[in-house]
Amino acid sequence: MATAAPASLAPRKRPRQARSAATLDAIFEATIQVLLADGTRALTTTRVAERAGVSVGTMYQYFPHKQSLIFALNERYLEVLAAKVEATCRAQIGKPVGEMLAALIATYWRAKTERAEVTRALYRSVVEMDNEALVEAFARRVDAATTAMLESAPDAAFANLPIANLTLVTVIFGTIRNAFERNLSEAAIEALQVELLAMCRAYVGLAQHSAPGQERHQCRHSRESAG
Amino acid sequence: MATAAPASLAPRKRPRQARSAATLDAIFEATIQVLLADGTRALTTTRVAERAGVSVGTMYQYFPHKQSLIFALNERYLEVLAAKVEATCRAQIGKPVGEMLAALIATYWRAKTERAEVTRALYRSVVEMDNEALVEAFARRVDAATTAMLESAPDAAFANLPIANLTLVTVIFGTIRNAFERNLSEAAIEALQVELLAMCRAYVGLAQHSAPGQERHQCRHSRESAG
DNA sequence: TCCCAAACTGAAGGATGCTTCACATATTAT
DNA sequence: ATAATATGTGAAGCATCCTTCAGTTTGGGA
Repeated sequence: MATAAPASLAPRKRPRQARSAATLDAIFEATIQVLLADGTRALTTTRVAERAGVSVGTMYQYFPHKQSLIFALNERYLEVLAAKVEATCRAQIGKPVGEMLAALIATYWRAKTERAEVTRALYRSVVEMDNEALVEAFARRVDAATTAMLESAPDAAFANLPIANLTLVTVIFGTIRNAFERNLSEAAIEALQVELLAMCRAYVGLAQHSAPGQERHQCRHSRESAG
Repeated sequence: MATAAPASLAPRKRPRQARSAATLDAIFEATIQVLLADGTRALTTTRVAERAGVSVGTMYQYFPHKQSLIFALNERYLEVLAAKVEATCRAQIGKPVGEMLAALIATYWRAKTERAEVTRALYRSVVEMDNEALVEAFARRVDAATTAMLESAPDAAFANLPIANLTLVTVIFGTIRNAFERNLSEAAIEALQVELLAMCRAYVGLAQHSAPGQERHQCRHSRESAG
């Protein structure tokens, strides 16, 4: 992400040899592992270092303190996520609005599903630092991308694009997050994804194929978007 | 909440004199205050006790450990929230589905707004313990209440009520949570609430008054629900 | 009034965690 | 081969924090 981290949170140095790049990856991965296995409370520098197979001192060569590590981890994750959303939106420019919505939902949903545990781990890690700026930057990127996409739709009339955009983004992201924080069955998750799309379609004025909760056909476009 | 806390998290004793009841309240309030003012990392037993005007020892007469305190706090909050949702649902039995949705959204939104800082504080506190069981119990209560409400609607045909219900609850709660975690302007929040209702209405097959993002009239029912 | 139980106190014990730094090892360039 | 730089080590210092408990104060019934 272009977001320069505030000085206090910035990493200490970047790897110059292949060796240290691997170390850094190991540290990030270990952080996620510890978070997953033992939760936030057990996320100690010692444990992370141990799991990464390095000494604590090594960690402190890259990060001035624990918060900095967590910050970098979240930054990394949001960067990837934002890039995915942007790619999807770019690919959907000029398409019918129904396809746009299907693609956006599919992309975000898949990103959360691919490594659902990682997503949860990161949500938990957030408490260890002030991520407001990070989230804000992410939101702005997504906002710009979806706005550009939606306003290119040939078949939709948005009386107030900024509001409609804010609504769609908030609903889609909020719903998906909520879905993953509850322990829903695979079937429920699947159904929810379909229904969410139906809801968004109805919102932008596309007629529904059937009554709410009805069996629906998975839109073929929903697998098209970029990864 | 009827949810008996697991033995390890249960409080140590209940107050018998008026004095100790006041102390307990002070402890809860102080916990929220500290959470708000200094964040999760500063939530120490010493600080809470200090803010509550009692000694640490007093806290430990009521709670076997810190987690137990946080647990009780969340339990309290979710109990109130669940009760509000249940009251609203009960009051809407037999009403048109559009009114139901408006009332549900209004109730939940207001509950989050009333003491928005408290809501945020509690979201942050969650990391300190395993709240899965608590959230699960809350979800089940809400689920039962909304299901009963929706199936009594005279003007809606739900092909699959459980799915439609899950969708509506997940979307509404997820959206509201998401809206409050971002720093949105007062105006944006207001607009979002209106749009969310429009979206839910569209989902259940009610025609929209206008195009997405259009200026809408606040439904008069949205202020009716129980508190 | 007297007494017992409830409520409260807060210094101290014990544990854990973050971070540093003097030193060791590995890699690259000359 | 040697110097210079990059990378890695881990015991120890320092700071907190959680929790206990022996003793004090308060409230209410007999």
